[in-house]
Amino acid sequence: MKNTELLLDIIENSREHMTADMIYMEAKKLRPSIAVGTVYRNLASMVEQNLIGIVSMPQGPARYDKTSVSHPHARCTACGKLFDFKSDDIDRAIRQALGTDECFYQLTVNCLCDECRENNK
Amino acid sequence: MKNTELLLDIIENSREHMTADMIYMEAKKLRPSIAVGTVYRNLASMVEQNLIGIVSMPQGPARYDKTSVSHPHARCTACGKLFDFKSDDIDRAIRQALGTDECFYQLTVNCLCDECRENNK
DNA sequence: CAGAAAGTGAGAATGATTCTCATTATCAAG
DNA sequence: CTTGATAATGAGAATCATTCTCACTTTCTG
Repeated sequence: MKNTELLLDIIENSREHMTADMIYMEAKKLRPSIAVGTVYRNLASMVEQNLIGIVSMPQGPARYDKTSVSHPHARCTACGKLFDFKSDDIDRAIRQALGTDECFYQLTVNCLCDECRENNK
Repeated sequence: MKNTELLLDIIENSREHMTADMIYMEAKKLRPSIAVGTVYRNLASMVEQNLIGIVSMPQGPARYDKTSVSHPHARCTACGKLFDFKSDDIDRAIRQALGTDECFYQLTVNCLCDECRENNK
């Protein structure tokens, strides 16, 4: 199994939006000799090929997404976790405003997640 | 004039979306003794106070925006420049999806800017 | 003025990511 | 199966943006 496949597998089978480092740690379990550089190199090329997506944020490292298809994310301002966020209205509005499907977008909404809202009370 | 005011002035009078470093360079012209740390410290607190906005992207440093009001940006995939991008439809869709104005969002659409599209032909 | 509190400059430290390069794996042709 | 060409890798150094530390200065408060 190639490194690319290994990494793709890890990303596709993950529940959360992993950072490069999390992916590296996971990969290391299965292939102890793998290097960080290799992870970044492969991730970058996979993003390039639209096999996966990348989401960057103000503080903290980038997160990798199992799909390269643009869709909104919600980021909890308290715990920093990233969630998928579905809205046909937003999708439609963006696609319409762009007039083309050739562009891709990154939308991150900052809110409190349910769990943190609960703890905040 | 305080440093905060100086920096705010630079940002408000700039045409483009400046990086911290660009702001620092500009500030240094007017106040040669100013340090990078001071620029970052003040920028961070201004963002905190919603005096300015910050836009982060995959490659490259964050950009600072003269308004803290959430609005879409378009980023040229060729030259990397950031442009304001107005769309009431998108604004409405996002605000509706959120159901509240308490959240803020960051939307960056990746496309070719007019100039680069021209050069690309 | 005195003492407390806040802000600053200089540069070290950190974190994320990219780069370099010698080594290793992969592949195609003889 | 060699051989040479090409691509991918591991290790770690290098880079870039940002944050932190801390001694020192400025500003505020009484």
